[in-house]
Amino acid sequence: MLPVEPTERPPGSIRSPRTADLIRAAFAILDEDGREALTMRRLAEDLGIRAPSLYKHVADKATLEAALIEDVLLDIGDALHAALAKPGRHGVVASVLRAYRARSLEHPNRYRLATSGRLRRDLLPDCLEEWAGQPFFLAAGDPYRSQALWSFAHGMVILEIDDRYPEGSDLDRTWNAGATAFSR
Amino acid sequence: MLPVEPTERPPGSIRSPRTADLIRAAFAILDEDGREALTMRRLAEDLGIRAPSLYKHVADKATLEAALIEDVLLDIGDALHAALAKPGRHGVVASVLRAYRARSLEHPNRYRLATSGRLRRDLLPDCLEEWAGQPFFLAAGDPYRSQALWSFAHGMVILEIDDRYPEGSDLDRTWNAGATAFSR
DNA sequence: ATTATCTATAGATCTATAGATAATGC
DNA sequence: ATTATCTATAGATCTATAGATAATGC
Repeated sequence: MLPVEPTERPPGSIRSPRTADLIRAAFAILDEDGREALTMRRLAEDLGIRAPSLYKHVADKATLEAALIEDVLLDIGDALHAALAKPGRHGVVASVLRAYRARSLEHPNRYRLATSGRLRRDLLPDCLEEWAGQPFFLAAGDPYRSQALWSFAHGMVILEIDDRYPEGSDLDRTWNAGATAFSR
Repeated sequence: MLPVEPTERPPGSIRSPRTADLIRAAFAILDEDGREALTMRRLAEDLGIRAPSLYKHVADKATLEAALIEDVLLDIGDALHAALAKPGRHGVVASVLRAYRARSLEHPNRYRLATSGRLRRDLLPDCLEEWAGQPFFLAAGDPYRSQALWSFAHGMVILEIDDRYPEGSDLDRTWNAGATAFSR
């Protein structure tokens, strides 16, 4: 996610209906049982077919995962762009942060898949990351504050997903503290 | 890492010399080839013994990983406490951030192991996370700004390690933007 | 005696390819 | 004809336990 110059929303990849089925089933596994549970065998099983049959629809596992990541980034990007377009009374930074938090935590395992570890950029549409991260740039004003803001938001979300905050933390207030720091 | 009330540095766990060998070898694998490369088989191979022999020194793999994580958190905590004790002319927030960044990036794979995914707290010394994160609290002034600051720092480090920033990013400036936001 | 290591083995998984067969669309 | 699926199979890995043997320290 680099928010440098205005970018168009990349069109979603075109997929056959059957491939769309695979991706739906893969999201279901991911959402319920996490990234490690998403194996080609398990996916085939859930679809009621044999694992080798999957390879007629999808080149390999990395390609399948890239398709999932593409959908996740488009989804989060849409939420961020919407939040940017209609900020509430707390300002555009707070609005974008709120949208990021809400959309990311809606599907924690999708977020983790899309944002943790190395990314196979060669399997993703061009400019997808840039487009998705752009609202941070438009909210923060300059590229450095923008990256810092995004880093803060990512840190908050991933630490919450990974259950790293101590018990009894009041994360609403922590988000506000960050929004305040970056708002002035 | 919750920085609420003053905590003592937990003493490092006591280990037999042979167990210390295992841990050293495990760090070597981790540093060179990453988390997935750290298997009991590979560890045994590097030590010139058979895999089952490891289980006479270490209960299981989770316990071994917890020992590594313990060492990493103690190491980072030491760096942060030292930075807090002698801040430079840019203030205590900048000093703690600088130390966090430097120490974390020294061993990226150790950082990832210690901070990504779920944590087996039952295998870690009490208060270790609290103690390690305390400098953020002392630097930031209140618990919310403290957690926000830590989240920012973690986001910066993990995104850099995972190579998520766009090419040509000037991360020094991004760190400064964050330090400035949280310094006032 | 005690510690370290060994062999043998249980019990689970993975991804992916090759080539054959069944089902559907023109 | 074309698409979807199947069987058979290659080729790799994992963690961990049980019980036997070799090496070291008193």
